[in-house]
Amino acid sequence: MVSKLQQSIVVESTSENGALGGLRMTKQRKLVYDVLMDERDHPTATEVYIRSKERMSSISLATVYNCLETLSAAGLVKQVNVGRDASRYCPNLAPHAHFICGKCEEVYDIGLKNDAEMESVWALPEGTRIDHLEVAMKGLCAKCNAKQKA
Amino acid sequence: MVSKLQQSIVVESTSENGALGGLRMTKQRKLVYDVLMDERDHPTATEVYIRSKERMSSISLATVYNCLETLSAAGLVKQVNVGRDASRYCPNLAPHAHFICGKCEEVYDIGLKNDAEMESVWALPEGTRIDHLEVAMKGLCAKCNAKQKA
DNA sequence: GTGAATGCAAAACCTTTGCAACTGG
DNA sequence: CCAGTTGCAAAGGTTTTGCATTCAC
Repeated sequence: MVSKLQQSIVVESTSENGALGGLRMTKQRKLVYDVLMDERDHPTATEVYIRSKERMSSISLATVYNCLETLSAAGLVKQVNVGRDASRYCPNLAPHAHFICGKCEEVYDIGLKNDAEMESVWALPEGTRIDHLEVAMKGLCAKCNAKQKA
Repeated sequence: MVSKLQQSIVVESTSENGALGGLRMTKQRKLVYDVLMDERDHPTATEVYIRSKERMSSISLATVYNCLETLSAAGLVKQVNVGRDASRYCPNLAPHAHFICGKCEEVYDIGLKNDAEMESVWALPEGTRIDHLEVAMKGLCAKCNAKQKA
């Protein structure tokens, strides 16, 4: 069976982004990627490290950081920053925002409304080039908000 | 002459947020706030510390952090986070995004298009309560982009 | 007067780095 | 084979904390 990571590389390397051609497939890199794909939540580097360590006890935290950086640069993973907290990592490549609940700490992916565009509400100066756009929201998720009111 | 900070407190304390009534006006707090209002750029805590030290050599970095935190909590100042870089601080209270140029490192405030709303493009689950929404963009500013092309 | 804020130094925290050993293509 | 990657430990930068002293109200 072809691993998800190999699939992704094939998919990606046929797109305009050729940066993945040079990605060397080490055990650690594949493991870190698989850890992210398996749960599809938003773990921090340390959490990825803990989960990885269960499957490969020799892996080091520095390597996890390394792999996450490489995967981000290759566009296979997104780095998520909400405030000053430790970065989280997310394998959802579709354009989306992140919402973190201030009570249960859960991170949610928030999609765009139909045909909406992320940058459409902003009055950007003519000639500006946007490479990254990150949207982070904080508040109470529907569940915690309902409990709060009750 | 009434200081800008005192003015702001008066303005703010008449709004629904009564949190400012209890703000004790220390020399350091006022200084940190004035430093932010004077330049209206987006300094980091360390930069605020350096500028503050010029006017009050005894002020400590911990106190600057303290004041920035207090002023943020009181809603007089916004904390700006772009990626993993050190937080920056901004006295612009209008809803806006931040754009940082990857080349010149300048931070720009980006306003909303006429009548646009920040959260209008996002498909938020029913019942979610948003307390903070932060939009951070990175790329090339018009100036650096033009130079790049040339 | 008194609770809150300051200043200092030390700690905490997340992340990066230097370098010798190893490994995937 | 060998450039690129790993693992380890140590360093880096930002932010927070503990505590005695000082200050604003």
